[in-house]
Order: sequence, then structure tokens, then C-alpha cells
Amino acid sequence: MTHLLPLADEPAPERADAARNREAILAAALRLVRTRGVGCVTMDTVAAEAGVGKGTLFRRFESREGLMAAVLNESETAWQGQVISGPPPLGPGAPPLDRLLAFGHSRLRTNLTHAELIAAAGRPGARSAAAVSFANMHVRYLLGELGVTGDLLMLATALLAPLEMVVLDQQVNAEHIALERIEAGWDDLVRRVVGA
Amino acid sequence: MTHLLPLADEPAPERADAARNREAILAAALRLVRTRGVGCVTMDTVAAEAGVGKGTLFRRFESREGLMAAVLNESETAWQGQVISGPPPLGPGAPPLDRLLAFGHSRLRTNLTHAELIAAAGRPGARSAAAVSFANMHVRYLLGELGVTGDLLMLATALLAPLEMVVLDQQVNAEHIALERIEAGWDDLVRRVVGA
DNA sequence: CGTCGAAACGGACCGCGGTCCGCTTCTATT
DNA sequence: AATAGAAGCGGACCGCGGTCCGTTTCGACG
Repeated sequence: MTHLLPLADEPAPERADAARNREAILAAALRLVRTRGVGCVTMDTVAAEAGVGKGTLFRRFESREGLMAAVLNESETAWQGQVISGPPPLGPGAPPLDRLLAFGHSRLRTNLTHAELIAAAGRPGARSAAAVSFANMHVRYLLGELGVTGDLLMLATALLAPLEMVVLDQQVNAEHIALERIEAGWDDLVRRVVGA
Repeated sequence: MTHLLPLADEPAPERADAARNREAILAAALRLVRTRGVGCVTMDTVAAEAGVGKGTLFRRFESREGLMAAVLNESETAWQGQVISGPPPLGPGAPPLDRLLAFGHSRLRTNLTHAELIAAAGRPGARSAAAVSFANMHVRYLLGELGVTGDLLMLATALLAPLEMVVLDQQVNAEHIALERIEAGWDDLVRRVVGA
């Protein structure tokens, strides 16, 4: 038994080879997604490309959805960076309303861009918890800056909901609504909610 | 060759045995979903229960998602009946705002009740096209009655979006938000949108 | 270093959704 | 009633996601 007491229950340190494999897998997956498209990426393929056994994939990333979520997370993180410290109006420096509007447009485009990946990542992935709550927090913050009062968490959720892929997909692929109209509709919604 | 000219291109009449099988399959699926829960219903099981070959399932209902969508559609239709001709405030007879609020609450509960089935029916099913557009149309109508002006299709979509299962699931299962709060949040959203 | 327990590995294996194709059944027509 | 061919049928078959478990590798400690 080691001498130190487990003050905080750390999430288990992960062995060196494990970390190496995780990275190899993620890299392989990213490469395959880019070259062949999401639909053609099977777990066996990724395993082969990464030079590991299939079992390893599933130990590191729970499921196919989990792996896809991890791949998606790559670009998601970059996007979050833009929001937090990128150039205005998306990043800080612009008036709150401008930022909010820019945020919505950006999210819209981003979601549409990664549509396939988002679908493959599935809903119940760890993606939701992270991505959704980041977006929600940011919108809540901007609503606060705008002086909006009320249940901000609910309000933020309401603003974010129409930007979810389920909704967007229906509008774009089934109803063939133009992007500009969706954007305009969202702007309108925002203005009504903030009471401008 | 028959004598009559195909004035309208009818969707092919469906043979007697085909119709019989479709019904048997649907009934079997419904029964199994009720007794064992959605997760335990495999296509082979349904086929056995209905006394047909597996191939038949896939010819009638495209995919597992399609079959689940058909099962779901059963209760969906009943619900639409309530909205169109049921007792107020959900049905006709109450003031538009009351109807709209009742509509939202009802949809919320219904979605939550059929959560599993909705998940199993998947997004890209024919379910969207029908169910979503019915709801949208109804909300649009009520917004009209309330004298709201603007892009009603977008507005209706915005009001419906927070009631989608993707959003609800996140709120209920991940963030553990109470139902009452979600309802109150939606009511608030509605009031802001209609400008009351 | 050598040792030892835990963690990680890999690939054979399984179940399920989905397809395919040779056989059967229906129905329109005479 | 006979017939022809289209529509439907069924179950063997396939590929993929996911699991399991005997073997290998790591790294903490003496």
C-alpha cells in the first residue's frame, strides 16, 4: 500500500500505453472520417488503421457513438475557443445583442457543417453534457448582460432548441427552407425573447 | 393492357394478403412493445409473433425505425384527435392562448410518455414529416388567432423545438429539472413570443 | 533488477438489423 | 376455369457493433 491518502478521488491516471493507443485511435478515426466520410467508418476499420485490436476501441471509447463524439469534440473545442476568445462579434468586444445573434448564426452553420458527425455521435453521448451546457451557459451570460430577467436557464434552452440538428434537419432537408430564412427566424425569436 | 388511363399516379393499391400481413405485424409489434418494452423487441421476435418471415417486415416497414414509427403513430393519431376535436382547453372552444398553453403541456407529457418509442423510431423516419408538420400547422393556426404577425412557420418551429425529445431528455435525465419548471419556462416563452 | 498484481490488449465470438433471391400466391383477363 | 406475370413471401446469409476472456504489458515496490 502506498503512503498517500486519496484526498480527492481522482479519475484513475491511465497508463502510458493506454494513452498512446487512445491518441492513435482518435487520429485514425479523424483521418478516416475526413477521407471516406462518416458513414464508411466501421469500428474494425478504425482498429486496423490505428493498429490496435477492436476491444481496445471499446475500452477507450465506450461505443461507436462515443468515438464519434470524441472526433466531433475536436472541432467543438475549437469553436468554443472562438466564442470565448475569438474576434467579435462572436467573441468578446461587441455589444451583447450582436454577440448573441452572431452566436446563433455560428452555431447554426457549425451544426449544419457537422450534421453527419452529430448524427453518428448520437444524442446520449457525453457530447450533450459538455457541448450543450457550454452553449447554455454562454447564452445565459449574454441574456444577463442584456438585462433580461426570469428563468434564464429555461430561456437559454428555448433559444438553443431551434438550433438543434433534429430541428434543423427537418427544416433544411424535409421542408427545404432557405438558410437565410432560418437565420432571420432565429433573430426574430431572440428579439422577442429579450424584448427588444 | 387494361383500358383505363392512369389519370393520377396512385400509390399502388396493395394486395389483400399484404394488407393482412401489415396489420398482423403492427398488432404483434404493439403487443410486444407493451409487454416487453421497446428495447427487447427484435425484428426476428416480431416476425415470429406475427407468423411471417423477416423479409416481410422489411418490405412493409422499411426498417426497424419505420416499424417503431408506425407503432408510435397509433397513439400519435389519437392525440391529434384530442387536439382537433377533444374537450377544451386542448380542443376547440377555449381562448387561443389557453389552447396554446394546453397544447404545449400536452405535447410535453405525451413526448415524455413515449420517450423510448420516439428514440427507437429515430429521427429520419416518416414520423417527422407527419407529426411535426401537424403540430406546426396547429401552432401556426393558434398564433394567427392570437393576432401574431411575422414568419409564423418559424415562430411555430421555435415554440415546438423546446418540446422535442432531444431537448427534454437532456433537461429531465441529465440536468434533473422538474417538470413544473419546464412547463413554466415554456409558458414564459410563449408569452414573450406572442407579446402578451 | 526481479517480482507481482493490476491494467490493458486483441481477436474470436455473438446477436441483431438489413439484404437477396428462388419459390409461392394473388388477381386481372379471356 | 385456365393462365400468365406481377406482387408478395420467407429464411439463409452478410456486415457491423459490441462482449468476453485468456494472454501480455506496465510500473510500483523491495
